[in-house]
Amino acid sequence: MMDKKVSIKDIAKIVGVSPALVSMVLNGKAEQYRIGEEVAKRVVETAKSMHYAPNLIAKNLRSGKTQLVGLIVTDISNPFYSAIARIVEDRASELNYTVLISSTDENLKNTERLVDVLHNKGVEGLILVPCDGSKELIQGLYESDFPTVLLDRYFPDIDLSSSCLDNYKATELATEHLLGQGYKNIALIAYNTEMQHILDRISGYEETMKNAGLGAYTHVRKVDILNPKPDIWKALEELINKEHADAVIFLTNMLATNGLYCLNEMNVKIPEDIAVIGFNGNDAFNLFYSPITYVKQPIEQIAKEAIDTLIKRIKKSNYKSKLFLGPELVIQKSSLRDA
Amino acid sequence: MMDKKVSIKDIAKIVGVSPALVSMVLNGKAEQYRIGEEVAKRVVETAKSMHYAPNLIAKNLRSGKTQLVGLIVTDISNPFYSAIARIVEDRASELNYTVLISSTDENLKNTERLVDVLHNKGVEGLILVPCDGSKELIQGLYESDFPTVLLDRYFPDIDLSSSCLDNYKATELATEHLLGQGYKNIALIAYNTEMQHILDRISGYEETMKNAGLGAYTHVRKVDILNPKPDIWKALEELINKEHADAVIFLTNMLATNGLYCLNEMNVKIPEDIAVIGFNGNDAFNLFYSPITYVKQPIEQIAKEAIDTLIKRIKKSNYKSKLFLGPELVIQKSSLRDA
DNA sequence: AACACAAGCTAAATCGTTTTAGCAATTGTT
DNA sequence: AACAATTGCTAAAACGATTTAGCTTGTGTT
Repeated sequence: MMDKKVSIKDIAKIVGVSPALVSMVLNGKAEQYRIGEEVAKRVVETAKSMHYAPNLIAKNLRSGKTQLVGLIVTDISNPFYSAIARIVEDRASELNYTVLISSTDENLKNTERLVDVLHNKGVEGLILVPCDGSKELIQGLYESDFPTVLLDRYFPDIDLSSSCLDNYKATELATEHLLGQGYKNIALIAYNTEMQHILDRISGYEETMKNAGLGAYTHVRKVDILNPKPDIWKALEELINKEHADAVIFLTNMLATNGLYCLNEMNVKIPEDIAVIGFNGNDAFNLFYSPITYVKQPIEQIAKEAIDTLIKRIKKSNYKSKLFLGPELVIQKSSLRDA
Repeated sequence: MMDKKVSIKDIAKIVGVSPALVSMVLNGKAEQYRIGEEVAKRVVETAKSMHYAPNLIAKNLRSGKTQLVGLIVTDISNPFYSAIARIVEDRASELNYTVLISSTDENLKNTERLVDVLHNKGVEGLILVPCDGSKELIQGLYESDFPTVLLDRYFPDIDLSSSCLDNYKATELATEHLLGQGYKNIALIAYNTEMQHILDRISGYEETMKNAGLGAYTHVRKVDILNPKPDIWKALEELINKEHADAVIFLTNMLATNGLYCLNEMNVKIPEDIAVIGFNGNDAFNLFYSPITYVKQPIEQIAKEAIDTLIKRIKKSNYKSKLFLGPELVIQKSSLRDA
């Protein structure tokens, strides 16, 4: 099982043929190259008995193909991205590709470096969660025509394939649900960023509020992405005490989790004092004393479409696919009026 | 940035020297091979201006080294392992290695297949979380002398490097803490498995109980590893209603999380009705209405030692290191008598 | 009998590096 | 002046696979 040394030459020597013939047979091209049945059979058997396994490095060098793809996320230890990674990895494996995973920590320099590093390692394509400020880098990737699929986040004016949530719909769903429960003074906690998916989520909320004639009750607070807790604390305090908000939507899982820590420490009761909606369910939401309503992303679909799109693009240079997949609202006690 | 076509030959042609010379210079061996300073400088400059990046595939083929290592965990979407993966990945990157990650789902056949697949992809070593029943496979790995480091789990009679928690100490800490709080009828929820790390955790608890003269109050329940919830429910019901347990230790994060779901559904109050200790902290524990005391593993250290040990072993064939790293008890409300 | 053609194989180039052996020109030694 | 040693470079092999061109046989056709 563990030899790793037997090459095509060794087989050739033993069977008494040329390495070329062995290669042909082992690649199923015996007929095409009119190899005698007898000889072909002996080659196959010898290969098996010697536990031959092709040297993929050599294969790659010759073919120029590495069967490698890169997955660049912000942090693989973030459960959202590790769930994505798991699915991408499984699907890639089925398609005979290997995934190289890296984390950027939302940092542009890191992202640039990782794109270079992965490119250097010979990946044939990239699935990428672009960080704030990476537009030029992504534009460059687009112009270089390197197979790239954006995941979770996208740029509306860069014509690259992408696999994302329908972010507008997500907050629309959340806001409508809160309105339906009779909440009016609904606040939103967002990141302080130009990233389009966040802007879309904000729009979904703002438009829905406006359409309900509650434009005056719109409160959007933006907090620092790398160290959100202090900002969240301050925002919540103001929203609750000064603005008398009766509900709050957190735009990401990280924001919601930090928000719950704050609300607990502030001794604010959910949903009695304020209703809460989060993003991306997890055990913490479900086990909370008042289980948290959340927007559920179709993670499996997002991941699968990303890798499938990438592979199609690698194989067919003009393939493109821009997906905005539908969210679902998982309603729990944290957003119900008379729970 | 995105060219990928310029080779050592191209540089050689432009500078007007041989490819060999270019290789020597670019590998910092100019002095060693007595290359003229003038020429060397021109080579370096030309390489830079052409954005030369070495073809790693070719390099690997030539050197027989792939700079690849495998990381086989049970599930990369499990936060414990994704945290490990993040650290391994970062450290490996520093050491100029690339990590290939796979998930076994606690399944032996998968594990065997993945070991083969990764081996085939040319990894120079493996970090591996062995699943139940994998002893023969691991023994085979040991005998083949393939660089392997076991992570999180180990086999006492296989002389392989490993980086694990001090499991006995972990439950000893937990049990002593509960005893110190005056709890006597302490139960344990474990997996139904032969895996040594679980057996060690059970021993830590049993011995501590025995030493306290409470051998008679020892309750160990073993549940199915793949679908634990029904077993946990039944065990908890019995422990609480029939055995009048006043505390319960869950041996893993998955067990604790499932246990909390059960206790919530059963309307059992923590710690009033029963005290709880879990394994591996997370937001769900901290945000719980009564924050959960847990055994904290030194994840960073475990991961870092695993990859460092592997790389040392790859470079030095007789290197070996068996680590059992110290746990820490994070005490929260769920295990305090008079909270 | 002469030639075409198919069958069954091999030699050699190639992918991009690294490294060994060795060549030519210059300098140093006596 | 003859020879040795040093300097600065190149040619070629090697890693393990794939593929193209081409070489022998043998068979069939006329």
